[in-house]
Amino acid sequence: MTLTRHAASAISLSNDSLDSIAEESLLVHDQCKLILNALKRKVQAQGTSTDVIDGDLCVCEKGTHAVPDPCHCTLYFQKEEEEEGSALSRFEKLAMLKECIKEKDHNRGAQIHAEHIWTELHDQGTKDLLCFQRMKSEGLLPNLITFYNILKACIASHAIHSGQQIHVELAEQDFLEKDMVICNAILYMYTKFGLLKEAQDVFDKLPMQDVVSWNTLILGYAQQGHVYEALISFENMQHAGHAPNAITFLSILKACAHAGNPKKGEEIHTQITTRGLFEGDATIGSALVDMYAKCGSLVKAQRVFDDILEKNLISWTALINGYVKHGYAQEALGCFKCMQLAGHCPNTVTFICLLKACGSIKASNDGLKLHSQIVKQGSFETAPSLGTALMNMYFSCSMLLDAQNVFHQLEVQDRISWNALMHGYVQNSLEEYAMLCLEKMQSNGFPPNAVTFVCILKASARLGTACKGQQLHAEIIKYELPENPVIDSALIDMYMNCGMFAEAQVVFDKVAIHNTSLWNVLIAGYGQVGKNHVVFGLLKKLLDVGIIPDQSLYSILLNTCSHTGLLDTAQFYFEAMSTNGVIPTQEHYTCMIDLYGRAGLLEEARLILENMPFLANRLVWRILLTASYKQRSIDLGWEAIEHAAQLDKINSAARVCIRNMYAAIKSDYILAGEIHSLKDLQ
DNA sequence: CTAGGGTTAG
Repeated sequence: MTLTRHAASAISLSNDSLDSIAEESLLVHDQCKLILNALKRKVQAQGTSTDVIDGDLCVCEKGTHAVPDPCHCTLYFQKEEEEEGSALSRFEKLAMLKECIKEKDHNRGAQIHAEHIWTELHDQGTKDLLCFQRMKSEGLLPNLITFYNILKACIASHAIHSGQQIHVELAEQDFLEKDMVICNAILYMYTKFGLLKEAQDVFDKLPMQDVVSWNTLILGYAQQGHVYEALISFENMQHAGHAPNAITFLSILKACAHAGNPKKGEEIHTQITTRGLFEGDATIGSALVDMYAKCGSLVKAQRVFDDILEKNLISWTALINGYVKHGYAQEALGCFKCMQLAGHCPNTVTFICLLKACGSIKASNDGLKLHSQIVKQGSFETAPSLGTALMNMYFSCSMLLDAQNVFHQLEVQDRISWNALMHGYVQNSLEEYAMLCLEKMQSNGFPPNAVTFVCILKASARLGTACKGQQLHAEIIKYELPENPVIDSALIDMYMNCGMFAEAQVVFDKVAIHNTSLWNVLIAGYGQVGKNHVVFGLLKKLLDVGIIPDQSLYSILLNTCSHTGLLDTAQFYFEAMSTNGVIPTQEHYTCMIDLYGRAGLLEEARLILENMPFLANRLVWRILLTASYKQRSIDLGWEAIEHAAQLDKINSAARVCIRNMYAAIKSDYILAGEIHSLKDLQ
């Protein structure tokens, strides 16, 4: 808004006054600067033209993601000299944009904008697009090839409206009856726009379906994560008498990867092998690696990977990503070393996966090395997402200054990078910084989105400032974001943390469909403050509506029991878990050990520890140590100390804690008249 | 004509 005020006055101003506007306004951010510079060029070139400047200002003012990004307004100016031969002039486009703004037609506005950007990127295609319009205006009939090229242009520029118009034209002229290629191109276009309902409709109405049509449809479903539809279409394809080919399998593997369950994927793998479609091929092989990796079957992923005859960068990245996603960061980094030895150079995607690995295990040295490699390779400029990945890595390693530096050096600070900055602050318990960040982001012209709100609500929940939280709630309503269970659960969490149970309940009640995590966050809130009767009441309701408790609900229940020492109840739920096929995690076991320990049942606690399928970590031994100390159980205490000390070669803070414990126990030893050698632990 | 790996949230 500030920009509009300043720039509005720029209409009749000269070059010098534009300079002074820029200097005068502290709030002129980078994008505004770009526009002011563009205005300056305009002034230099041909004096002021209110028409053009006015048009661009409208664009700036509405600079949300739906309507053209102000940053790109400059393109209109830059393109001016080069664009003489075009059918649609810059002025016409601006007039169209103005029209869109007046009509509040965001879609059309975005489309014109997209087409314009696409013009920048796909020169040949642009000429097609413009030729097409000129041809029509001159009464020439476009042929199939023209239509095909124009559809490609629409896809590249995400021009949904134009694409639909072409579809109508093609149908009217009976082209769809004549040519499968154009039919499949239309189908492909709808899947690329994410309009799967329309795609299915087009598919159903095709005069006939060939293998390409089926593949296109299946891929469309697979890419958007509609696993069920993809699998059904795969079945139907075969019922219709079409043999799946390699491309079909690539698509269906993608769907299986989305499903997260390797069972179906294994079946597909068998089919691929039977048909002789793999045999060391890198493309199918990489898709198989990706599927197994995403489903958590890392051993199988590695096995398929080993069978690929000529591994390429994509095969390596798929494997690395699998390790990273399932918490094997060290393996991922090892894999990267092998990849480089094999002579492959990482690209943006590989870097993003690796940075995530470094962040997850706080491997700051590896992270720094990657950063310099990125700079050396010059990959930074070509991919803004690398900047976000770097920020995340630094924030995860608590290297705030480095993270901030990356942010400030970004060429384009978009909403994603602002969100990443905010998330980093929340991650590092700098809630106030996150709040400031929100203000700055907004004053820089980026309205918050769902991710922003989830993040900032978390900060607000931690601060426990009810007033701020309610203000945020009002703002969320104001922005009319689409319904989002993640926001709802963040809101409930925030209200619960502020002790505003009624407000939390109101949010909960307003949601039409309650998913498991919404129930969980509500129940967890009551559990935290020890309102056990509410917790178990809600649990009953949840079971009544047919929700099946998941791992996190069980840990909420066990924690609730743990807070209030309800050992029997906890025991009941702990056993219920396995009966209901929910696998206990380390957290569940830890909770049980804590409960037994605090009840003074050291033998039972120890039994759980010995039988759990994990190696006991520091936390568990420390819990046991505390319990042993309280019970004055010297033998178990010793065992706990020794184990804890062994595990504590890295963290000095924990070591101090253990020493204190040891000192406490030691006095008991002396009292008991026992003398032990404690040298190892000193 | 359809093709393999990825950026911000619970």
